[in-house]
Amino acid sequence: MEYEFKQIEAKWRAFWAINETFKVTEDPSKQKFYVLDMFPYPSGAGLHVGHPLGYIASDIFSRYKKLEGFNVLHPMGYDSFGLPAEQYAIQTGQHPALTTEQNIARYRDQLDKIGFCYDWSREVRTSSPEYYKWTQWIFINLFNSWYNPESNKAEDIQSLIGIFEQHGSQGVNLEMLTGDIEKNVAPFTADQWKNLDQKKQLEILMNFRLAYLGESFVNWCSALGTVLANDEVVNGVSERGGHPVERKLMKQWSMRITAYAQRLLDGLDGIDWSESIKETQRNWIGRSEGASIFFPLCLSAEEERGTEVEEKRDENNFTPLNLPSRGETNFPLRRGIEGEDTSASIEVFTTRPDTIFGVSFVTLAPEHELVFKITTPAQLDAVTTYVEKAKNRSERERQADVNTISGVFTGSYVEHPFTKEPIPIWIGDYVLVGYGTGAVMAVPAHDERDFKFAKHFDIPCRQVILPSNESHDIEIAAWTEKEGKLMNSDFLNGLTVKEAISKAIVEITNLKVGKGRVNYRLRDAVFGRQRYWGEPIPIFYNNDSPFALEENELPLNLPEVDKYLPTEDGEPPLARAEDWKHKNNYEYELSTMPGWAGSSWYFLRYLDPQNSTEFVGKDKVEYWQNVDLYIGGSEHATGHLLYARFWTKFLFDRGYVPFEEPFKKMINQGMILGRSSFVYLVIGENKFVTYSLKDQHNCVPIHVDISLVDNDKLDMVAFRKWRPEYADAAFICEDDGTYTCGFEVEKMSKSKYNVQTPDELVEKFGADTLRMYEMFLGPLEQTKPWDTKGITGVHSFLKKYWRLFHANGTFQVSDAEPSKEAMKSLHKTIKKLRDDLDRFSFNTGVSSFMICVNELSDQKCSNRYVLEQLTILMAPYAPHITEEIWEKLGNEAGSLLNATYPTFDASQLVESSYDYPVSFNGKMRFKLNLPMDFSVQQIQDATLVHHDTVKWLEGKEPKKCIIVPGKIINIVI
RNA sequence: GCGGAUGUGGUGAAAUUGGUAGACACGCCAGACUUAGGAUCUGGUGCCGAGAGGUGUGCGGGUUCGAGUCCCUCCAUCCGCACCA
Repeated sequence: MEYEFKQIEAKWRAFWAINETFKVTEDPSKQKFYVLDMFPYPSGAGLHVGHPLGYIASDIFSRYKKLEGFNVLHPMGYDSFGLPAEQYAIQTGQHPALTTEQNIARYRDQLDKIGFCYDWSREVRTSSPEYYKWTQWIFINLFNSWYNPESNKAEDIQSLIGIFEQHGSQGVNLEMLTGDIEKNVAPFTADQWKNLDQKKQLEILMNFRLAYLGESFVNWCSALGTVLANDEVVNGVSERGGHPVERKLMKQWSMRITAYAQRLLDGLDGIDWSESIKETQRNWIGRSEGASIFFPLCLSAEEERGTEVEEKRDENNFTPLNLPSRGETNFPLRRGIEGEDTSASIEVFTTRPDTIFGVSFVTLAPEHELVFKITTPAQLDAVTTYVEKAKNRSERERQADVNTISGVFTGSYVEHPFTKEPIPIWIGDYVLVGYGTGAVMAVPAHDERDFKFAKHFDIPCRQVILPSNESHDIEIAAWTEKEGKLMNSDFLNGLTVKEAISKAIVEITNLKVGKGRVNYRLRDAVFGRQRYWGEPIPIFYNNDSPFALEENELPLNLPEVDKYLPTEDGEPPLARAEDWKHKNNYEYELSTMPGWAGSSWYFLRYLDPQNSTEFVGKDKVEYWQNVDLYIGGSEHATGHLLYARFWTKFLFDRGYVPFEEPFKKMINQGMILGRSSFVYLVIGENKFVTYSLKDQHNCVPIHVDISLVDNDKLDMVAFRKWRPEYADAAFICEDDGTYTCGFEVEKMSKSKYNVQTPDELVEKFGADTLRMYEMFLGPLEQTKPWDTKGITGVHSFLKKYWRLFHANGTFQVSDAEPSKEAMKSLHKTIKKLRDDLDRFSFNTGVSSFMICVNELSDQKCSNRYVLEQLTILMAPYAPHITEEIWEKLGNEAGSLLNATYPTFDASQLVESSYDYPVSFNGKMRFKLNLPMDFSVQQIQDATLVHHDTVKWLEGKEPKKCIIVPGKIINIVI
């Protein structure tokens, strides 16, 4: 009886679907286990063999856990909002909902063919109103929350209002408003607060909300017509489409993820993720310790400033914040300085406060808000030209050109807080507006960039550290090591760098010119997108103030529009919606949420997907908790994975979920690369030369569809039919008349004709073969090339397994006592598989099955017990064939996953003798079979008298004998 | 520049605590069978060598009775960050 995989797989697919075999419910009597895959964005291209790699691994693990008696949650859904569907809609006019629906159907069909044990009754789609209702609900919660630095968690905005009403802006203690995440707020008393009108109050509250509308420099991509978050910009261009991106000052919805910077960093220590992802997140958060120091502006500079300068400032639109100058009464309270007037000063962040006496200039970023407030008339033209140039340079140009030193003097000075010396203020684009305060205190003697800048503009260097390396020449290069003794530094003289840093912070704080501070590279995440196909932001405007919708007004449905393009006035597509107004005719917010909104919490919705009154039921989340195993790509390190952690921490703070981290363990599957095939076209002719002769001709390699190539041999007839221009192609072949193709390993893509879809392989070999082969390819985490050739080996293995049950064409197994050697093969495999699965080594598991089946075939084993146990072991890898065998063995149809995973019995592997490898000086020379119960002395005696030992000793005396019983014998000569 | 990962036959890889390097497959070679199938089965296959044997896990050193595995130096490839003050 043949292994009819097509018929078997179709039968079980139907059975599982009809009987809802994989549906799970909460069961307090069982321990839960939550296995999650990163849900796909349903693109028009469908799945290729690389996509299901992680899904197969998680499916194997889910089935393994089920067999071990766990109640396993293993859901799947679609991240169905996103740019490609919208771009397609713009081109074709088709509604993105429609194409998304079609793509999902295709994905589902492809996924079903592979035999996953997903509980499809829990499917979620981020673009369905039932789902995004709750994404909007979470947004409103973020909008109605602030981060209390005192309690170190998110709280309802009402608690902040309460504080303002009782204590004013100073809060219950002086640290209240200095969480370093708010914008500057003018101080006010409790009485002043109460007398402010609502609009003003709301404006102030906006500086504290976790989802807020704020003005900041954002990544504007004009090609996509939208702003992008930092993680969506790669090397200065958009991640999607590779379009240029520029810095632009805009009013945007943002997420105050910076409030969680420290907790996001600390949380990494408690989760079992790959070191590389954790490092990437640590890098991205970019914590650095140092000090914030204020350099007061010299009065003379301010006095010189004329109206001309003010005009330039306005023209350039570089002063977004209403910054006051000295003399105005309502100046902002700059963070960190208690009650001091620090408004007319430049704040810098430095990690080296020890070098404070080495400061010889201060540099501002070209976009710094003070630039046009401090520039002297004499320098105005130069500064304007420089700032204009910097402004018009794209991020990419700026990044590509980091070695060119450029800058300009403003004409103004700040005062050194200790020496009171005037220090010139420069502008340089090596200072980034988005990091720290956008201003640095330049210490050329001890910082490389400052050194280069100073040398270029001939600014003096002032050495304040004696290098520990005496050969270092401070004239040639900056001494940047944190080693050496302080000099030329007043009260810091003689201290080590480490001591000086602490001491400097103490003195800076005493003098009230600054304080110790931790700075993060992490920026708040821009949340609004000027696009159509996303969740509408549930906000309306009354008197220009944004208000959140009430929960009972959700979902705010995505309205229909005539075109998916911006309006003529440059407003987002949602402005095209007719009669789309909140009650009282209030305008809705017109931007939509970014792609990562829906995916930041989808793992919670699976727990309770149909709940219409809560985003997830309390009892459900109490039972299922967070994800035990998450499998997905590492490309989401600074996007999805960071945002999901952020939202989870927020939901935890607000008491909605009982855990702070969404994903306890994560494995990142490696990319599967394609294996492209090439033919070699002789230039100027319609003639192709085979691989081995290509160097004898002037030819170019051309990608050829891999379906026309088998084992690197080209099907020349099919090739001629492939494209009309090749119909008359000629070939220069190998001696045997075949045409050999060259190959290269590259990413799979349509344009390279190297895409392998799972569908065709399921068709040819069956899903069980595909599943096992994808695992057999190598370690899950590793990047590896796809090579279809090897799949036949796995397919033969399954046939061989099938044959164990089918002697002489019929199904038959023996009920006799199993042989000792069969039991040995079985238990060896049980041990190996358990060990392999527990360390997620899926590839070695497949090899173990092959070894076991090879051995049992050699033994002509047809024992029911042994084969049934083997069948359970193989069930996670090859669910269809094992389910079929399970039924044939007389078990209830479809009950395989209710079986008990075999347990290892060490006594089955006990041997009476062992083949010792005998080594001389560590080199194995021969083997010697000795009883297991021999003592070390007996082993040594038996070894030394052996004739092979005598031969290898060549008459010399052994110096030493290392004997590890049951392992090895090593004779040292 | 900083950080992370990887490096083993013609190919994918295995070797889990330092203990027989190359399991298991693909490919290749030789053979058996024949309903000529992408079937099944047998044997061989790291490299050099006729053989005995030598040699071999990116390079070079070290620790050890013994190193793919531990330590140091260097090289290569991939990934992330990158004028981060």
